[in-house]
Amino acid sequence: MQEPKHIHIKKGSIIEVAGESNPKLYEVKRGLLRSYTIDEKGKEHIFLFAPEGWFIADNIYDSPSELFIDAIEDSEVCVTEKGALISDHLDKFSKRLSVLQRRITMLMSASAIERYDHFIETYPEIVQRVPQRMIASYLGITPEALSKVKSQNKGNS
Amino acid sequence: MQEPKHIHIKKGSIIEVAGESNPKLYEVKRGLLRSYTIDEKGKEHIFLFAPEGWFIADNIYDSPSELFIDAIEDSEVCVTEKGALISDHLDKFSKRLSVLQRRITMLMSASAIERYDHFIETYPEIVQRVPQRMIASYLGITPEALSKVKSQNKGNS
DNA sequence: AATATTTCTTAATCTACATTAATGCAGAGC
DNA sequence: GCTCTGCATTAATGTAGATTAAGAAATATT
Repeated sequence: MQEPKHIHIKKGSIIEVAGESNPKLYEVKRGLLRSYTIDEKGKEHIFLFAPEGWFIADNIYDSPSELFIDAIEDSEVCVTEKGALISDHLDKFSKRLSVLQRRITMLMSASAIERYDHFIETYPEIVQRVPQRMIASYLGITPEALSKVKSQNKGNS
Repeated sequence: MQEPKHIHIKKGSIIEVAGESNPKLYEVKRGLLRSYTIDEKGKEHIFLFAPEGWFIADNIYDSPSELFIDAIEDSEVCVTEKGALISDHLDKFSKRLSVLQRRITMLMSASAIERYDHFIETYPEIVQRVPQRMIASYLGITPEALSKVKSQNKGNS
């Protein structure tokens, strides 16, 4: 089996661009990556944050990728070609499916406030590491709405 | 390797209940299943439809399931214990991740009308087989809103 | 066939969040 | 030090879709 490559990624650099087709899987050893789409109106929607221990990949099956991936912080990652996936990854895939599943149920049933609280639970360690506008983008709301949510939340806690 | 079991499921029967923990994977050979959550307000949210050729499973990793699964039509399915998953399933998992990924980007960036159009593209063969209120539930809107969307769409087509 | 039950549609009102715009603030470069 | 630029906050107005309610259509039950 081929050894996976370790690479260093500088903050801000883009490592995958939507529309291209060289699917890879990145396991984050240190730092913070994100994947996101840009819709027809030019608006960014963050799909996933990947801090230490997470992996990130575009999973559009057998077709041009849909996601951009870039680094929010300087990062060390381990790269695997999608073709070289092994059953070892089944477990991780399974875990990933869980995360996406809950994300969808959140988007369908929860208000902005509930989604924010859930975000804090899911990603307690990165709340301080990520700009507000990116959190808003992940939650599917505007930065303005997030601002309001947070000021309301202060009252409760 | 153990042979997967074929079973018959009657329309309306529930084969998995949220909160229990006997994770299985069902490959639909004939018929139509769905998975769904019920939120604290008692509202149903359909997570996935699985017609012929699809598979359906609750993927909450290593914890009680979050989804209900039942049959919309009489169905024939092939059941695999989650523990017996093989690398053969990697491909399917990968495909599933794609579907969920696009679902999320839809929920975040698209209006009710756009989501409905996307639904028709994704599931052209089941639009007639599923009650309106279930389609609404899948789209994350109310049946009333779906009714409006459809009457607006008629004008365009 | 007649009745009851559930589903679908239409319309009026309400609300969460988007949009727009203005203001304040912090870091980057001069 | 100051100015520029991008981000966060606040407030006003707008809007998509929720809620509520009522009637029509379809399905099931006797």
